[in-house]
Amino acid sequence: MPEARLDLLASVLPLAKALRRIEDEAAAGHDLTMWQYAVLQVVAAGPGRNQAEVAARLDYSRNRIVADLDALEERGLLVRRAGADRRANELVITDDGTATMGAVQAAIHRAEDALLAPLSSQDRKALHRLLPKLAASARSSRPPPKAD
Amino acid sequence: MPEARLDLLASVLPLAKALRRIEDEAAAGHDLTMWQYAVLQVVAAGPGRNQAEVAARLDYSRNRIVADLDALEERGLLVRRAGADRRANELVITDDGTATMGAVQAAIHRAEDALLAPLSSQDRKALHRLLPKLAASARSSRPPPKAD
DNA sequence: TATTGTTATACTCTATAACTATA
DNA sequence: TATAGTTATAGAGTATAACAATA
Repeated sequence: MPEARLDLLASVLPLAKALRRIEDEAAAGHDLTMWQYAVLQVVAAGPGRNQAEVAARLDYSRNRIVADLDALEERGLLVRRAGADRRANELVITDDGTATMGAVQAAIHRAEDALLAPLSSQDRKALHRLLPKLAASARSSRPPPKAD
Repeated sequence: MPEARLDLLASVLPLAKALRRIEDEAAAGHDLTMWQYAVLQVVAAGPGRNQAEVAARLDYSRNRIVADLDALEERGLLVRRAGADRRANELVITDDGTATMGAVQAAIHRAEDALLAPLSSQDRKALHRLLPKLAASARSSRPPPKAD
């Protein structure tokens, strides 16, 4: 008989938990939460986006991002800039923010490398190629976001 | 310069969410929660285990499993059997439980196949081989479980 | 009328503690 | 003294609703 097939979630959930812990600890090392670090990343990659856009890119909520932005702005890691549309805030990362974000990311990548250490170099390359592909498929299967 | 390296969580989190939704919906189709289905799976794979052992295998909690077992037992999908150690309950799945579990699992595998459809057959095989490996590494990096 | 940012509220999930009965 | 099961409580995380300002 065929070998029992494992639900993918049985593998992906422990993996997601481990990666979540890696990001939590790396961010906490710089007095950030995982979400605050994620916001810094998105703003660094595309300066000038407004709060709703950043939240949407993270599959986060435009409500909860407010407090995170308050904290980041107070620490001088990014700024809310007034733009043409005076309802929206253009988000821009500061030099301090870029430096902090880079330090957290470096710590994350080191921990990820340790997690992938048991795999062969080929397998690691395959994962770094396949996971983003799968994520794209997962995102396209996502239900339409609700009102908020 | 080297291509920007994506945090693994940026790929794994959307994937985990999609898989979680797949399991939630498949289980709900048989009036189960995802955790109730997971419990059925573990009990089916190893009959006679007690509640704490099953919870530990799922990285679940021995507290929350109680209500799930109440529901499963009331529906006749498994039974709590008395064993030698009269503190512990030996868990055994029933025929009905096996059938229900199999139906949910079949639905999950169909939905997983749809999610993996954009990938080549080779890539799919690579994933089914690599993800369990990675999960093992993730589990071994897990912090020691606390009191409860 | 719709959208952005914001705040407040409610709900779900999870973590922690404590009790009992057995060992 | 420690463990299995159970229950109750508190907390974190998330979802939903409503509002003012602007388009």
